[in-house]
Parts: sequence; structure tokens; C-alpha cells
Amino acid sequence: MPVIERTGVARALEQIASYLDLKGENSFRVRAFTTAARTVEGVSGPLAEALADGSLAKAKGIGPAILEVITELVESGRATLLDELRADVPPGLIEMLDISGLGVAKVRTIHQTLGITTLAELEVAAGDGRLAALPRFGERTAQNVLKGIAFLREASQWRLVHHATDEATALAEALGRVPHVVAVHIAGEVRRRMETVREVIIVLVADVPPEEIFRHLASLPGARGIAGQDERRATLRLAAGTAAQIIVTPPQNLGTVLAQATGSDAHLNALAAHATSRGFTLAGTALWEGSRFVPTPTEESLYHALGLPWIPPELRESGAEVGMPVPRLLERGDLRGFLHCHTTYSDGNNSVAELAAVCRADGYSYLGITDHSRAAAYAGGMQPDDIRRQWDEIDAVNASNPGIRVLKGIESDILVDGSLDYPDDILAGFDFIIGSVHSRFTLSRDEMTDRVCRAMTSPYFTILGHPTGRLLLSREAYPIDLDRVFEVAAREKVAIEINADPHRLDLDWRVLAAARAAGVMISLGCDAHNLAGVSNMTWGVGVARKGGLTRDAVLNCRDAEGFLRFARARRP
DNA sequence: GCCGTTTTCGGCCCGACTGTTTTCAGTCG
Repeated sequence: MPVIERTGVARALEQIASYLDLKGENSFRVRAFTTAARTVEGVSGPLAEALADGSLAKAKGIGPAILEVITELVESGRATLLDELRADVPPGLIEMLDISGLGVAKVRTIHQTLGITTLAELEVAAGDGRLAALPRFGERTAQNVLKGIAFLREASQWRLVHHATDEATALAEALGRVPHVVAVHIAGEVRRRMETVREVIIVLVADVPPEEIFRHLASLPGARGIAGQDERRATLRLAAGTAAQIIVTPPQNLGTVLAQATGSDAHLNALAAHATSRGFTLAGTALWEGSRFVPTPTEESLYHALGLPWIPPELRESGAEVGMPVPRLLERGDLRGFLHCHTTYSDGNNSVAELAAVCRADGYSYLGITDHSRAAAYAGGMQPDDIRRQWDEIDAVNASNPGIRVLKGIESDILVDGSLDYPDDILAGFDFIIGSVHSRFTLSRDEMTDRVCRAMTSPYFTILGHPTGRLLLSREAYPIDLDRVFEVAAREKVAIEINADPHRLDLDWRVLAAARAAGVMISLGCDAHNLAGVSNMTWGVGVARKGGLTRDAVLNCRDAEGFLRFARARRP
């Protein structure tokens, strides 16, 4: 197991950028580290490989100085530059930058005039009036800071699913190499494919008593020691500052232990009640029928003993799923089209041809390119001239027999009045259009709902992108009446996106049933900005499965012609 | 710090909103 993988390296580079920024360093040097972080994040495959074969050294935005930092991080898990910066600038200031509304300038003012170095001190100052009294601060800023700190405190207990999954997978591999471990299963929220994860839980089958396994835990790579243990469970502290629960079971009740470790609590309660109604007792780590021990070596044997079909972990949430028929849930292989990605024409890192090659290798039969529109100036949104150049390029790629069909799309900003970002004669030239809100998040709920609903009435509108604008653990959704959005989308025959970027996962799986009941078609979009982003589809599929979606509910399970028919159906 | 040459250093993304002011600095996407 490598000491640190690309998300860890990217995070370290971002931190270096923040520290340099707070120190008042040249802003272009700061930006160099930020872009390098994004480049690293976009590397497909192991970072050590990209270092060894020289491809990282050749990547845009990676020069000799940053390459040296990355090499040090990959080889030792540390960076001298970062260590020096940490000694120089209080780390609490970096945390303050995550509060929406606080940037480098304001954090520096807070530090220099009030001598504040931690979030806790900042919270006190925001409460007692000292913060509001600073120049160009005010009562509203103080309130926002208090809200921001509360949000951060809550968010700090959670990790995004892709980080948690990386962590769980690496740990599971290491545990698989411990002597006498017979099988390793990832359980908990990661297995249920929750969008955020509080605790990594792993179940081990061993042919020796648990304490013999536990003796090896502290010496695993990335482990920082044991936080606590009983006769069958241990909590392992990890270098990343997180913890993982390790549960050891003999093989004869693996099924019950795995189900218990997977949760959710509501599902287990419903399962236990169902067991009781059938004369069983589901208690702790085993299933009993009266005083007879019922072996459950697999989860299937547990569910079947209770007269139930095996329930996929993604569906084990409210408890209402117990006793219901299990649908054949969407699988990654059902998706024919890859939608929503950005190229170098706006803020993506790769070309049309590069994305086409990766999507083809992933088994897609068509790919919809959707760069930003011109209102998204910060992201290099496309001017009409760029659009024509890109169309020519797409035509050329299609003419070169790439083994995949490339469609001309756009992610058009939904402007504040609900209009799209180009006149109809330009919109008409695209094969399909994703409409998204990227500005003016602070409208009232009614105004935002009107804005989005009005946009969907355009005959060129195909898919509503990331419908609530949330960024998991960092930004709340903007207020919007989703029921009304669903109603209008169904009426206008517009699809709504599940954005598969693990920072978004928007729509939320909890509202998918309502969307389907309203008659809304769902589209899975990756929002890829680089080649690694193509594999984010797995998180979107997780959301779709949690929402109980089957393949006929998903627009890009259709072939290219079927997809285009949907997109063209409302055009004049 | 990186890039792209004009092979040695100048240029690098910006428009609009927010909260503070009463003209604009700072933040955001």
C-alpha cells in the first residue's frame, strides 16, 4: 500500500497553496500549486507510475519545483515545504479559509489584529462583537462566520465517499495480508454507498481468535495505533486522522455479522422485527430459532432463512425495503452514453479525442461533450467562435473512426432571468443541452424555482445539471422547490441529472423516488474535467441504486439514436 | 512556480455580487 495516493498528494499541494497565500506570497506561485493539485487529481492510474514513466513531469502545470514536492510526498508521505509552512503559519488559519465568505485577506486581518489562530478563538470573537468591529467586517459577517464554523464542525465528522472508499479499500488489502485472515469484507456506509461516510467498518473472517489478529493491527501501513477494543472488535486509528472499526467473526455467522456491520440501524430494526414475526431472534452476532443456533455463513443465507430475498446494501436504509420486492437495480454496464464533461475549450484538462479514447475503453458507445458557456467566464466559457472550432474538431474525431460517437453538447448557464446563455440559432446547432445554475445562489426559493422552471421550457433544453448546486461537506444546496421542478421537468420532457462528481452527487438519492413518481427521466452525468473524472460514474451509479433506479429510468442507458430522439423531441 | 518562446523573462482569468461602505475591497464561481 503506498504511503499516500493522489488525493492525499493533491490535498497537500492545495494546503501548500493556502499557506503561501496566507503568507502573502506571489499569487501566481500560489496558483501554480492549486493547478498542480488539480492536475494530480486528474492522473488516471497510480501516481508512482506517472512519476516513474515521466508522464507527470511532462504534464502541464508540473515544473521541476512542484515535481520535487510530489516525489517527496509519494516516497515519504511528507513534504519539507509543507512542514516548514506549518511551522510558520498557524494551521487554524487554513481551516478558516473553508468558511464561506472568508478569504485570505480577511483571515489575515483576523490573525493580525485580534491575534486569533484557531476556529475556537474565532467563534468566541464572532460571538462577543470583536469580529464585527473590525474594518470592513460587520454583524452579518460575524453571523456568517458562526454559521460557517457550525457547518465545518458537523462536516469534519464526515468524509466524502470516494475518500472513504479509497481508505477502506487500502485497509482491506492490508488486512487481507495479515496471517490467518481468511476473508475481508468492507461494510458500513461505504458498502451502502452513502454519499458521505462517518466510519469505515471492515469485517474479517479469521481461523484464529480475534486477539491474535488484533496484535497485527498497529503495525499496518498507515495505522497510528488502537483506540479501543473488545473481544471481537477493535478501533484502529489511521494516519489521516480518521478511524476504522475492525470486526472479526468465525465463518459460520459471517452473514449476520456482515449485515449488522453494514446497517443501517433502521434496516436492522425492521429486519429484527421481521425475524421476530417469523419465530426467529436476530440478536447481536447470530440468528436463533428459539434456542437453536442458525448458521448464516453468507448474507443470502440470513435473508433466505427469514423468507426474504437478499437486499442489496444500497437499499438498506429506511427499513421499508424489508419485505418488498427487490428491483433489478441500475449497473454501470447498462450505461451506453457518457454525458457531461469538459475539455480544454473551457476548464477541462484534456482534448475531445483523449476523452473519446478513455470513454471508449470504458465501454461507452457515445460521449456528449459539454463545455461551459460564455457566462461562466471564470471557467473559460466558450464564445461563439470557440463553439464553431469545437464542432469542427468533433466532426474530425468522428470522421477518424474512434469507435465511439461524439455528440456536440454544451453546459449552458441558466441566467438569473431563466434564459439560456446563447440565442436560439446557436442553441439549435447543439445535439443536446445541459442547463445549470452557476451564479446568483442567494435568490429566494420561489425566485430560484421560477428561474430553473422557466429555463426548462426552452425547446433546446435537454437535461437539468446538478439541480441543487450543493457541494457535499462544503456548500449547502440553494433553496429550490424540487417538487415543482419535477412537475415541470415531467411536463416539458426534460431529464434531470444525477451529477456523479463525488463532491456533488446531486440529485440526492433520497428524492429520486419522488422524481420518478412525477414521471421525470433521470440522466447520469460525470462532470468530468479530466481523464480520471470519467471513472466518477461509479459514484453516480451508487446514488441511482440507492434511489432504486432501474435502467429504463435512466436516459443515457438508451443508445445514441434513442438519446438524440429524446433531445430533439421538443425542438421546433 | 510554470510556460513559451521573443532561448531569459514577462505574463499568467475575470465579471459580478456581497457586505461594507457611501465608493469599493474581498470573495466567489
